[in-house]
Amino acid sequence: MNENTKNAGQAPRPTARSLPIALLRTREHVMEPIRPLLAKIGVTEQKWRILRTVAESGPMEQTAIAREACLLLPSLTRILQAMENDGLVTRREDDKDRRRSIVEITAAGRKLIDLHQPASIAVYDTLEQKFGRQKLDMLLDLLEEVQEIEL
Amino acid sequence: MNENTKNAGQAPRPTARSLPIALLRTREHVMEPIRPLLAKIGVTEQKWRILRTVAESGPMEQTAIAREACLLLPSLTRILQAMENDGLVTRREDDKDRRRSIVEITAAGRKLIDLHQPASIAVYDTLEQKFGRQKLDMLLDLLEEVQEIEL
DNA sequence: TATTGTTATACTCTATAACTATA
DNA sequence: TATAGTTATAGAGTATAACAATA
Repeated sequence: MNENTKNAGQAPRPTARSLPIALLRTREHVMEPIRPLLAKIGVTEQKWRILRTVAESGPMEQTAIAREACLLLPSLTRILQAMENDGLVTRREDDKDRRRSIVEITAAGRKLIDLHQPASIAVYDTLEQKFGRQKLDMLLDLLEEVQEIEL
Repeated sequence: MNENTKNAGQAPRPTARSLPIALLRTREHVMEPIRPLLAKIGVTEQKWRILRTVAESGPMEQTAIAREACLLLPSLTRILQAMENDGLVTRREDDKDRRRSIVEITAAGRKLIDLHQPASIAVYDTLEQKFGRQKLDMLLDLLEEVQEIEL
């Protein structure tokens, strides 16, 4: 029995056991209470990820932001232009390699993160309380580990 | 020390430990090898989730599909119209409640799922091999459990 | 020649509201 | 009155290719 015959006509996994679908459903579930709060401070999910990424890593180039924030470069270009207009980030040419542009968060950008912190913490606290800190840590560990696997 | 002062100025979690971001990054990582294969058989991710959902549950109404496939009803309406045109699903009025429309997968729709099965199984096998079946099951268990938590 | 980022384009999805039909 | 689904519309993101500037 070779690899092909082994799997021939095999039924698909239940959607709850499909990793991509399970990841999406879980994400939607967690985002549900967060989304209206992001809307209230006037940032999209994409902008939020960019803010968090740049706040965490300090000045960084766009290719790196795109990777960390899960965005394509053309999308990022447009979004960063808007964020620069709104004064949330700055962009400057890299001195050593002038193809690169270095993006940095501004004080206003950091303030936006601070503004959203209580809401973010509230959801996290509820999760710790109802799910357990240990299981939450384990889940985050497993997620990080999957990201390291070459598929 | 009240709730506000307790969390005031607290630093955000690292993005790798932010559950929404971790879920998205992991999903993107897993989808990377799958996406071109879906493109090859001509379905978007959304159409794919609809197909899987309807194949799994049998004839079902759109509100239920929207919930399971993580789509808004207006998006679903449009996508289902296209899928009906392509002969992947059928829609009919519910006899008992004529507001409802019942969606069912067609033979062509099932064929599309079969067509993609080997690719899907390949990714899953790699995951089992490099990550471990036990950990994969644990991850899926944890994901399901988080979806049950009221946030 | 390869890489970084931008622009252009067509398509798709999101989000909200207003609407129709039915219950 | 409430619910299921549709339509309309504006905004945003996706995906690909073509392009400019720099390495």
